[in-house]
Amino acid sequence: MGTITKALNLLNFFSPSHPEIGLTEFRTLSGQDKATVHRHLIELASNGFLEQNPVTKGYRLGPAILRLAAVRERLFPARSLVAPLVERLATDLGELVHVSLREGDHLSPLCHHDALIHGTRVYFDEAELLPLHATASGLAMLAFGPDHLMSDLLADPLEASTQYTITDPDELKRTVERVQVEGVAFIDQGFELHVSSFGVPVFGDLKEAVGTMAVAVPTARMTDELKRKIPVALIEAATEVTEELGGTVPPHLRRIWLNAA
Amino acid sequence: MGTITKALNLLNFFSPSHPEIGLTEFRTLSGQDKATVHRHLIELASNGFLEQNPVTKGYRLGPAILRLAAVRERLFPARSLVAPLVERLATDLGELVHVSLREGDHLSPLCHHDALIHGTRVYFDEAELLPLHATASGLAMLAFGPDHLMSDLLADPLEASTQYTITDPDELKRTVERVQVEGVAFIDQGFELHVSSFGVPVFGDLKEAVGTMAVAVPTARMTDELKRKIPVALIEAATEVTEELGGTVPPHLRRIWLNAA
DNA sequence: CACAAAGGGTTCAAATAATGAACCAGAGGT
DNA sequence: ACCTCTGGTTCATTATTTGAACCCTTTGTG
Repeated sequence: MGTITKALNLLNFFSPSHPEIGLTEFRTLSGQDKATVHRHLIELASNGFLEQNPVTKGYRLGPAILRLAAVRERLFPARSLVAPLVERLATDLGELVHVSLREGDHLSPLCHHDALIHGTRVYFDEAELLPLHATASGLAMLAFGPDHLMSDLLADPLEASTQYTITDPDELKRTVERVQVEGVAFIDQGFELHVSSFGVPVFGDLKEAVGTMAVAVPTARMTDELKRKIPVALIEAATEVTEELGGTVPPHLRRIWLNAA
Repeated sequence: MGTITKALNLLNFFSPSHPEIGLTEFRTLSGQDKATVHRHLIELASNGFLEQNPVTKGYRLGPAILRLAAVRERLFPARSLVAPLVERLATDLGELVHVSLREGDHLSPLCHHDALIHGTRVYFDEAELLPLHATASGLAMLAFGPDHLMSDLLADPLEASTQYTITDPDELKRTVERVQVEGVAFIDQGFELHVSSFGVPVFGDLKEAVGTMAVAVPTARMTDELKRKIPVALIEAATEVTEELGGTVPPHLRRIWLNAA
């Protein structure tokens, strides 16, 4: 692992529930030497990717990230285009909807919305990267994203997030093949206990899926009616998202989706 | 300069007018060896900070930046809080207003708004870092930000953006001292020709200024009336911005501002 | 009040990882 | 068929990163 990766990984430890991190905590989180972490933090901070709270000495994400995000949004305004569609679908279904983009061999949440009309709801952390083999989004990406994802993923043993996570390579392959045929992925409690979800791919200017759209529902609330409604609604919404991103749904998937609707 | 800084600097070459950059172009922009640049690009991409267009082979900013920006906004929602205030002031004055945050020894635009009611207008690039000695924002930051900024800045010769840029250290010191007394910075064509601007500091949870708010006006349109109106309006708006950021204006500056209004 | 504990930060020899000149490969262009 | 411009790779050399040990300050405690 190169120096750059080590440093950038430090940024991944931040999350809404973990906004400020101190040197010692970084050391335990990253497992690297204190001096190493410190120099990385200093360098990230001097580039504006972090800033230090002079009172607590803790580090938090810096303004450079906002600046770059503004540039990225300007030339590829995914978030602002997609957010309204996510919100509408979440309101229609009354459940949590999220769109994520592929980031290497994970999925990175782009935006999400929860209707908040129920007492129980799915917790969704926008800072957390989603694994490909444990989430419905991930299966959709494996099924319709770049081919190398599956082989890269199987290079290491599959990590179990819950007791229901698919960890057998052959089972994963079979599941992904079924997703390719059905056009929609479904996973029951593969990533979080008591959460079931549907996922479909969304496409950018390439042939392969660039991201996914998914609905996550507390398993207790997943009725047969929802199981019928969600895939149909997802397919429709994902088609719109794909259009907003300036992409096209591949013809063979479009046929599958038409039959499903 | 460490490896991390070299890699992160590559990200700074992106701008709305320059959304995708190839290997060779990166080489000339950064002045580093092709192999070095390439390895850095690969590593940035594998962390999601860049993504490669498989058709053109060019690189563009990646989804990781959006994810981190979402986290940062969640716990320090500067942009979403400040944007409405910027928009209101821009509409009131009919001129371009921007808020920037300090990023090392530069200012990083956070958000801006232009009333767009005039034929001529100031061009403002959100991707461009603002120098401290050439902009009104920068003077405000030098005057009310951390003390070390001035000495760090004077370590190297001052670069001239235009023929009017202050490049003499003593003149800069005198100018900044005047800003500290008056509470508002003014610069005439110091950064861009035919653009004059006023700047004031905004404060976060620290004693020192964390950013600035500024109004930029085409010099030809800078009437005496505007020169009276802008500082008063800026002071009022910057006070609000400071409150939104959870900060407080230092007492001595508050007194100066009260007299000015 | 002394003292321990814990967090942030620094040092410098040792070792690892970054570097860059040279090289390869493919896509246009002439 | 040849040139050239692009992206990408190799490997010995070199310089940068590394980490155990150390220092400083704050905080809590007998």
